[in-house]
Amino acid sequence: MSTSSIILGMNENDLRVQRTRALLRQALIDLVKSDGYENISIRDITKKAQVGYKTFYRHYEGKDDLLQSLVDEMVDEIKQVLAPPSDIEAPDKNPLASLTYMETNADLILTLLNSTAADQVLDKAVEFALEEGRLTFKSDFIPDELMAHHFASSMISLLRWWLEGDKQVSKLEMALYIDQLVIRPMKALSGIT
Amino acid sequence: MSTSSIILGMNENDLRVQRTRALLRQALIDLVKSDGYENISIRDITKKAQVGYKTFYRHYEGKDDLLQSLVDEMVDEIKQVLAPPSDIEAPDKNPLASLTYMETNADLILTLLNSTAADQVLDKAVEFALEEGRLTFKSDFIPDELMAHHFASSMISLLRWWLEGDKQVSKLEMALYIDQLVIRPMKALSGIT
DNA sequence: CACTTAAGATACACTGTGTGTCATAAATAA
DNA sequence: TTATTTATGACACACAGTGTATCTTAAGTG
Repeated sequence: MSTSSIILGMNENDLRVQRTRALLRQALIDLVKSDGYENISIRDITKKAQVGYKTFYRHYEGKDDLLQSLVDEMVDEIKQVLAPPSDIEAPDKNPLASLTYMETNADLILTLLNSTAADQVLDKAVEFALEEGRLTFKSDFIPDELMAHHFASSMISLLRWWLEGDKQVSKLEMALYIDQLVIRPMKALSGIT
Repeated sequence: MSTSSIILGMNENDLRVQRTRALLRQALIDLVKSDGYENISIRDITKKAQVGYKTFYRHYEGKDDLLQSLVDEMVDEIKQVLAPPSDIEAPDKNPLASLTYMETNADLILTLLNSTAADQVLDKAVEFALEEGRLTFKSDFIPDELMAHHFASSMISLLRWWLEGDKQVSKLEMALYIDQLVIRPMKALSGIT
């Protein structure tokens, strides 16, 4: 499921390996929050992580690769939130439940959505929505792919707007807006009453 | 209206200045199409433009600044297309007319929407939609700002999806999809029959 | 405890940025 | 046209960051 292109040939179970990677990821998160992804150098990351410069390249191909591994990790985590066993809390059925998670992780979510990996996040979201039976919305006139794309990109766009707006809008209001602008219209197109 | 931060103190009317800037902009466009914005160096640009390296910095602060000046130029041009005197061809009234323009300029539009300036394009689009009396959609429950944001981001997102999809979908179909996914729902929210 | 191997330290070549300086060519203004 | 202004080109330079190579050391593994 994870597509991080970590350099092969290392014992993933070695404590030193796990520690180094954990330190590098945490350093990236901290630095991205404080300085922004674009303004960070690999030397900054290794310095913050207290790790040798060369060591970085023993694990990742470059800055983008490290970010990618982080994104994969988060996407997997978010999937767990959006598709719980009960399925009652899925974002198209109950936006509020999802928003609670997003709000508590606002920093990291925005970091992710504002980074160069944003496109990949959208792609993964579309892919996720298209998974077998997951797509609630189906229209006779509009291709499934477009339905999924519009749903995912609208949700992400509204989420960014909300999280960047300094929380002027409450979680409850936002859920209502999402329902009116996205969910209901798409339900209507799907013939769901 | 234009916010390009061109370095001051130069005679804008001097033919040499105009020629240099035109060459640099065209070089950026060409290189972005062939190699992608991220992979271009300033040396590449000046080489392509047949302009001295140092000369670049006499006009722009850096790569982003040059892109910005290009974006400003394009946004102004697109505004003319989207808001003609007749106003009958506005995208919320007749998506088809706008799509014709977008299709013929697909390369450049995609370049722009995939560049680092994409966020600013969205901001400008929202700002444009919010201009006095321009916003057709108004809801009693949803803030104007959010209506404009959702409209703009949805249009841009659908546009990207369309232009990146190798034209599998005809202009006519796309106009229909836009109408069903965005225009009609927002009209309904506005109480427009 | 012996062995393996990841990590640290350091040096290096390379690419790209941004600035300084000066002679020259080209545009402007008279 | 001619004289003057000034944008440009051609270097040269300091600097920052990348990615690799090599050797030693320290830590984790079995």
